[in-house]
Amino acid sequence: MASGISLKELAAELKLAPSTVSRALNDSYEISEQTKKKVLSMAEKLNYHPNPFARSLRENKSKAIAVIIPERINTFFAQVIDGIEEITQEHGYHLLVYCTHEDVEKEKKIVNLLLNGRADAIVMSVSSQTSDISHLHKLYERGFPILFFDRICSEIPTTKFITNDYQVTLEATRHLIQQGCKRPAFLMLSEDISITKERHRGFLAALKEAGISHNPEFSKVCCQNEETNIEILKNLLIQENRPDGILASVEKLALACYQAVKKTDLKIPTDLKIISFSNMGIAGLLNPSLTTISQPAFSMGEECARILIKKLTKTNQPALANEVVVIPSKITIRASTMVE
Amino acid sequence: MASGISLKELAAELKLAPSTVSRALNDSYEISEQTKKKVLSMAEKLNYHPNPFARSLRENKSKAIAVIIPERINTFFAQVIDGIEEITQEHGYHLLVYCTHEDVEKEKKIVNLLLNGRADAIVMSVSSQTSDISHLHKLYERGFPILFFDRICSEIPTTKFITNDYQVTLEATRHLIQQGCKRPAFLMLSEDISITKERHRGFLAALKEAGISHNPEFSKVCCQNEETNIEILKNLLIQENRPDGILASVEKLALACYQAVKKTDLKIPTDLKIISFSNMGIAGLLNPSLTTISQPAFSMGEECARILIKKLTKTNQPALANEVVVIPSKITIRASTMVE
DNA sequence: AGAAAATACGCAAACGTTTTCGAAATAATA
DNA sequence: TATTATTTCGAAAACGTTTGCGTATTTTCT
Repeated sequence: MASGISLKELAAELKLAPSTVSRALNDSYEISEQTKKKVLSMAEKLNYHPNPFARSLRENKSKAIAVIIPERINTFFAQVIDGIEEITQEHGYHLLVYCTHEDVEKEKKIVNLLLNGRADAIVMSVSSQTSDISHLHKLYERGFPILFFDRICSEIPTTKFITNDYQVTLEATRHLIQQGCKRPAFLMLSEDISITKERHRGFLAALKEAGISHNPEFSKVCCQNEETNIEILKNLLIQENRPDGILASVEKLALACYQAVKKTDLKIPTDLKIISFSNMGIAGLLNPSLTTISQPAFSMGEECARILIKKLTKTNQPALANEVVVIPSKITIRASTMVE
Repeated sequence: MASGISLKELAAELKLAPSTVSRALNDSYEISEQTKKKVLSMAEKLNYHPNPFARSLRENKSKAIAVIIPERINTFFAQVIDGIEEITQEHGYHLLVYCTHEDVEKEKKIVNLLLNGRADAIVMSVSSQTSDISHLHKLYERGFPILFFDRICSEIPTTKFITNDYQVTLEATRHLIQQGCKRPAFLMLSEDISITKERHRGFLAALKEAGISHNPEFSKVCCQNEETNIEILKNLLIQENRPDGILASVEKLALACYQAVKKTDLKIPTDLKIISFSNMGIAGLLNPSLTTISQPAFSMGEECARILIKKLTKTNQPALANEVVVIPSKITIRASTMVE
């Protein structure tokens, strides 16, 4: 219905064989310039558009890349996708975007759906619930190109993009300590995922370095529910020996923390300093403005896409290298960690 | 490579004809329960996944829906897509997501790419630059299902989802006036697009109602560049007879306004009250917290999807009705419009 | 028991491409 | 001029489904 004329009809109109027309449109050397021109102009005139599915069926390529993210309402992931699209679009690739909402079961369903070849590759950031990775292993075993970013899956030998999680968290925690924090806390969504581990490691290293003994209660695992998190954090903050600094390993938890603080008598940064991983453009407009660790999300997306495109377009390309590409984050100091 | 066994091979394994296997998998009445079970279990065992392109080619359906938005880093659009995905996923549809970055030329390219049938329908919000709508007309003429939301294109007779732009802006402006604003200003990205016109109309109506004569200079058209907008707004705010209230028709401009105010001696809300269309979850955390007009984005996406699914799955469905569905917005009053 | 109807399955075409192979027609070479 | 290359194109198969039609087998009815 929506699709117009077919190659055969175009060929009939030109009194040529479909094979000739196909070759002409694909600029084959076997076709004379003269007929190429004829074909091109007639194709233009009749508004011919090749059927992508016939082509996909024949070529066994979809010209589509699947992107799987844990949440859509998040500046970081949106920027990464913008970066991916920037590069892939130039090469005629389409983006299938899926959101897991941090749900492993949903992630599995999506991955299984993609097993049929609807996409040529997957770029993903795993859900915070993902500990069983059998679905990802299945992909890998079939030789399906996967590429991870941010929330990577270390067990799958492929290319991964992360930021310098350990190092930048170390520096961020040092900053907290430098600003006078004696009892910093670390907020995370899950203990299992890779970046959490690295960031936590950096956090603990800074404490050790400063000779601060860490209260395990201050390494807080939060959940998906905003309200619950606010409650958890409020309870954390109203206890006797409460934390005086917060390092949120994900943006969502820093915001929950702001909300929790509003329910107490505490003041940021006087009573509590906060620093968080976040790519929000408006961190500077928060009350008080939020000190952030921001990843170069857009270029991370671009880099992912470049590697993928190379793998997909060049022939006889080896499997994606088992390497971790580190792109450093940037700490932007704002009011939430100031000494008053 | 990635795709596994084919229907033919599965049939050979079962010593059945491909047609029988196909019918068994599609639960046809022509096949006995016994063989159906055999086929199902063998398909499971051999990990058979039907090739989506062969199916698409045969059925002339892609099982994909294209979503085109002007920007990804925007809570509203992200929520709408979440809503769309929620419904479409249940019905086995995939989402192709494209971002125009408010660029008409990009919008045209994307639309033209979709002319080949890669998607069964388009759900879109037009770019703020879109005044020439020939590319959209072409889609409509071919009978391609299009559905607009928020930034609709009135000239195309199809289903559109918007909020009560006129009414809610009228009320929002009344609120500004009630809070003491004598010289409110209206901020927009473009004069051409539908929602801007409606919102501006509501704004002007409220002024007229209150007997306030409007300075045309206070209906400010901004651009895409953040820095430029901040400059424009700063200049607007430092002049002698500056506005004392702002209604931003899009979130982006409210944020630019906050940035601009930081470069002046003005204080919100004392010297300047601000209300804005926005779906940011953290409007309450801004400094000061921002009074917002928020659209029910998620359910708007869901509604879009429901109508689309109905059109796509039921046979002999008429074209999408030429109607405008209005889903009311909600005003949440916060500190930025308070009287001190 | 014989005819009619219902059940269960196979054959082959079709969807719109690309590509292998082969075959004319023209050009170059001996 | 006869032979060989080169250029330019066509016929047909293939990708993996679905489906119209035909047919063999079984069931039902008179």
